[in-house]
Amino acid sequence: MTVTNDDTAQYLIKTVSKRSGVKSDLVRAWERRYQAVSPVRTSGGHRVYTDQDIARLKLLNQATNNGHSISQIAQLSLDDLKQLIKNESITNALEPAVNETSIRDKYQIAEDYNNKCYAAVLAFDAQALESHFENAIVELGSEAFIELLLSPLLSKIGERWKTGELRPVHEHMTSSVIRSLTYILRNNNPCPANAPRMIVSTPIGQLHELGALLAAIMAELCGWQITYLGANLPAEEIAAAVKYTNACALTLSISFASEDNIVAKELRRIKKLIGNDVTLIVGGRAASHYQGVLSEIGVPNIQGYSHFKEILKQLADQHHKTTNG
Amino acid sequence: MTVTNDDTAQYLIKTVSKRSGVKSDLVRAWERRYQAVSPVRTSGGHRVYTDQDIARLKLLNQATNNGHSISQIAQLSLDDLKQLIKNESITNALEPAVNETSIRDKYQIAEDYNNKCYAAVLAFDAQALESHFENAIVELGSEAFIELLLSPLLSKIGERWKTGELRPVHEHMTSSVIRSLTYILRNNNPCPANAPRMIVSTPIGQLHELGALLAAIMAELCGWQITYLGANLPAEEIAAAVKYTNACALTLSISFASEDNIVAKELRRIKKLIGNDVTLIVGGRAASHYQGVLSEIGVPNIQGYSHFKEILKQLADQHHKTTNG
DNA sequence: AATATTTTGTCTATGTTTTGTATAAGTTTG
DNA sequence: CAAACTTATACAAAACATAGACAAAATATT
Repeated sequence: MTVTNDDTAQYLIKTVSKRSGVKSDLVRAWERRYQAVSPVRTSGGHRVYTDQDIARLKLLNQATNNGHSISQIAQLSLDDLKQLIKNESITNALEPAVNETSIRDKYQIAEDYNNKCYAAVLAFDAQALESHFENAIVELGSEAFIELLLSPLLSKIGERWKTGELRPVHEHMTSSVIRSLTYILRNNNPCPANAPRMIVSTPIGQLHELGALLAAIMAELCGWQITYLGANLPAEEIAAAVKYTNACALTLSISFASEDNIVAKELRRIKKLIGNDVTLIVGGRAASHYQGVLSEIGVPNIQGYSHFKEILKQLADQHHKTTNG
Repeated sequence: MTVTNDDTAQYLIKTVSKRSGVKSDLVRAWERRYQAVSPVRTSGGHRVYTDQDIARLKLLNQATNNGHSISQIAQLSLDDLKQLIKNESITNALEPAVNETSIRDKYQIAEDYNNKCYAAVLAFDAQALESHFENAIVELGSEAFIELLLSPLLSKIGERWKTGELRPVHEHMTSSVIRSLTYILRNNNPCPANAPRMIVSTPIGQLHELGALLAAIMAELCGWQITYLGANLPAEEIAAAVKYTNACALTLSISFASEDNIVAKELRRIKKLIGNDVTLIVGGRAASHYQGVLSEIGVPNIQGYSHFKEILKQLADQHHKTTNG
């Protein structure tokens, strides 16, 4: 697991000593004599160390206890030191291992995670799924996480659900995990002060919320301020939320095509209730099935990830013009 | 333009000192020397602080007690501070809490937050609600947060929903905010290796998930490994989840009493499907309405917070005996 | 093997910075 | 008016800094 490399967290020598196990005097001596660490200084001259320095000193301490001479290892890289310690515990070989991280393509990484995540969904292992997601966010970044991992994964789940490989409960579990992830994603890029507001939900009868969740996360990443309502809400409730928040857009996800015309009815009612000042966006696997109603009420059908992003951008620009101009 | 700056919460330095545990003089010194906080001023020059400032000072106090130098951490963001404390508390988890706020004060603080949170719900302000929750978790700790704030708040929302002061959509919004909070709470106390597993959901027809969410959070805090499924699931799906995860308990929340006998039927079916090896727990505002079925299938009715906790403890003990003995 | 040299951890002496607290004198608040 | 707040300054303990000394251990040389 990649530990959050806190550039922010900085320590004075006492803390470093306590945590690395190397006495303060010795830490200074190692710096003076062999440049084992290179702490920055406060304006008053006190040494300020990073987490990396602590890790380094810890390893150096271990290595010297193993019989290594400090002068010989003081300047090794962190990776080399790790290698050293590791080899020690097995054999006595002290080859300076070349530690070159293989440069893999993001697509490859995303695909790997995709398989792992899908396996976790199939095995109904929520903890594993969350852990994979967390790692993927760190490794890929929010943007690529959504575009290369989350979006394809949800499509896959949608398909497999139809074939019967997955049950509804698999989707519920996955939704639940993703919902708690929104907290990380939101904190990764805090939304700007006067961001445009948007409501995200699914109309009544539409119980699947994965599509809506994806839309909400995407929009949040594009700088929108989202109020997410979950699935299966009647037109009046959705419209009330739009009114309460003074949102300038409403996104609905439709993933299941039913032959009764409840969804069509609801869409018409929603459009009527929110009026023309609020932009209605409809996406999802089954949105095209309602092409008729959608064009009737003047709602463009979303053609996938980049199309949705483009529309969001356009609307945001429009919003800023009307509020700032 | 209401940004994160809380217009509502305003405290003078004495209150801040009491609640954060940092003496008034020191609060001023930290501001003067390191800009640790930036309170606004009254027209007469008195400092006025927000809930966020209190949370911040509380965390700074904790961090300095852990050996961090105030000058090095004073300007860290709230999230970074939380991270710092979290990483630290893993290593020295068994420290006697020096700066414990008295129980009586906690009640008062919780009540204040309760009012603010309810106001945010009423105003349909998801951002404010989340922010209040976050601050409250820092100030009260996870346990008191649930017992003194979340639990009463959800009861209040349940009541006001019946009187018509709140709409269904208010509840949806609140659920959504709380769901994303589960991430923080889960990370505050990571669950032990061989924790007993539990499924949490609501039966079909029960659309309100606040009670289920509360149950899930409580159980997680008691050391259980939870798979949360959301609301409105048919018996077969819930039973499938129990089977997949090999859970030893299933908790259902019932908050709405309906005259049709769908819930009763579902409860009987669930009991049949999961058998006697899996403990079924039923709680929620309307659970007592189904007393008949519940005693028929041998399910005790939950009598509130401490009762639920007690049952959880009992089951966990039982689980550990059967797995370790 | 005996002797010399280098490495390495620790210690001392002396001065500076950091940090919590205290005091004095004036201002705001209820 | 009293209580609580303000600023400004002062002060002392704790922590850190540098420079150099010193002895045990490791290594090299005779």
